[in-house]
Amino acid sequence: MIATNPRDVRTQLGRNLTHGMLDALGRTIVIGEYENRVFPTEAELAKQHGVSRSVTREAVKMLTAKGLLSARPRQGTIIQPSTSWNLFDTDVLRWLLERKFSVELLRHFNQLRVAIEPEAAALAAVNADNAERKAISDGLARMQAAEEGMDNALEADIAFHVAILKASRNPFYLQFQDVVSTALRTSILFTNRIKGRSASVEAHTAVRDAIAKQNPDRARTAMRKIISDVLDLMDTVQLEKKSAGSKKSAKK
Amino acid sequence: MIATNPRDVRTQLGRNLTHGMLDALGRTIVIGEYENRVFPTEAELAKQHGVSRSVTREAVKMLTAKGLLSARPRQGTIIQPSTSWNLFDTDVLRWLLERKFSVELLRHFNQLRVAIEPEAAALAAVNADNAERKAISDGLARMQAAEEGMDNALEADIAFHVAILKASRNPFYLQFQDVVSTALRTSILFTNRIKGRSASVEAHTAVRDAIAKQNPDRARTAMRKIISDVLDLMDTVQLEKKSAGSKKSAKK
DNA sequence: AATGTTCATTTATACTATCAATGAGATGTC
DNA sequence: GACATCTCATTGATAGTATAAATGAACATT
Repeated sequence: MIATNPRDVRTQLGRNLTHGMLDALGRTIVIGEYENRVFPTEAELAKQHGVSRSVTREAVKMLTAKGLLSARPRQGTIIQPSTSWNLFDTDVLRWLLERKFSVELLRHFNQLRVAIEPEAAALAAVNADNAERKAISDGLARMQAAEEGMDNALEADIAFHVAILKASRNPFYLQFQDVVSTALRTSILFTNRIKGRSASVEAHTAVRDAIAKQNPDRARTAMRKIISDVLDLMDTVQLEKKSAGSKKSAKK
Repeated sequence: MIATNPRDVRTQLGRNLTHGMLDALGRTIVIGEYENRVFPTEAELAKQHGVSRSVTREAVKMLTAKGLLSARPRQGTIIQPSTSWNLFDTDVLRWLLERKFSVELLRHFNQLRVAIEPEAAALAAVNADNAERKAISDGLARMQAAEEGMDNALEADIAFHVAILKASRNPFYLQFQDVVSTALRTSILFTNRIKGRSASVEAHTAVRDAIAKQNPDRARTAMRKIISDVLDLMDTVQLEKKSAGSKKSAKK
């Protein structure tokens, strides 16, 4: 069924067979391809993908490292419940998005952002040095330039938010760069169609200014506003869909 | 120097040689053992640990999956900058804590908690079902029991906070169970020595009640208070240490 | 009947030997 | 000195074989 030959695996994604197989397997697992089917044994996997068992073993080991699989003699290799997947792993995140687009997932993304980024902004207000403040201002400048078509709005937005994460000077916050980037990239598929121009340059300016003035509380609330607006927008759209155009959804 | 024989690796940690080596290597990398030394080649690693090259390769692949290593032909295996380590990986987290105890790390932990947990509480207030609310209440009850020596205060505390993460019904928040647990376990080494009894059962009760009444805003602020109190405590202690007992540190 | 015990079987685990591909650095050539 | 070429250490990949661990069934024991 899923028969693949080595050349496919090689070209698909990855500098070598193992990475190619990692990607292929990871994707099919996350998609749920094996949901009601037993996961193959090492030997079968190797045969299916046309690679040696060592390559297979290494790919499987990488997937267990990311929490997707576990292997035990006699029992075979089995898929772990999705609760034990490491969702902050770049690969897992990518696979998650490659399956059908899900508003639910996007909402979860933003529910996370609304926790992380306001606090990151507050930390940045306290901890940022001049270079980091400049990086934030540069991001903002790019957003303004994008308003007049001089720059890419999405990339500018990402640059701004990532700069703040970096300025927080907390290694854990740095880890969210991927999540935030992908969340923004995905949001645009959904958000901009509705709101025409995401804009909200003023809101971003408020964050920058608060950080410049080293005011953590103002930075936090300003950032919170940006993201909770997105969340509210998602909720209203969701409601509209539910009431199927018959009744107007109340609540602003 | 680091010469190990297979039997050590086996017994150290892990159901098999690969996992044993994963743990041994991971630990030494995170400790910084190779900071100013070139990382050995596959062949050398295998010889040093007294295992075959395949085992070594699998361990290395797992470490690359966690972001600690990268390997390229001719160049060899090299340690990635710590910024690309996956800090939310259980193993990485454990290795991080096994090296010398660091107040800095503990502060970073709690700076993360102060972002996550209040928002998790708010989500729980909206999303929790009866079973989840009961789990939260049970955690609180255990904390009260612990007050009178009828239960383990630390485990009760962890149960309470984890129950809230679960009740948030957001898969990303679930991922923080490990972080929160280890943060609490580590905190106690530092916090309880100072404050006698951590207690603050009332503060936890406030969170529980807000969630029971499905009031997200109150839940958020109540939870925020719990954690920011810990952070404040850490800051004052830090200040006291700096002023070396000469001047009293002001500020409550 | 309930409870250990042995044993066969399946599957991951581990080792060895061997060859291919790669690419950084040394070497040579113009 | 710039550019091509060679070298070879190192990862990448395969094949074959042997071992160890987990499971369940058959069997023996109480």
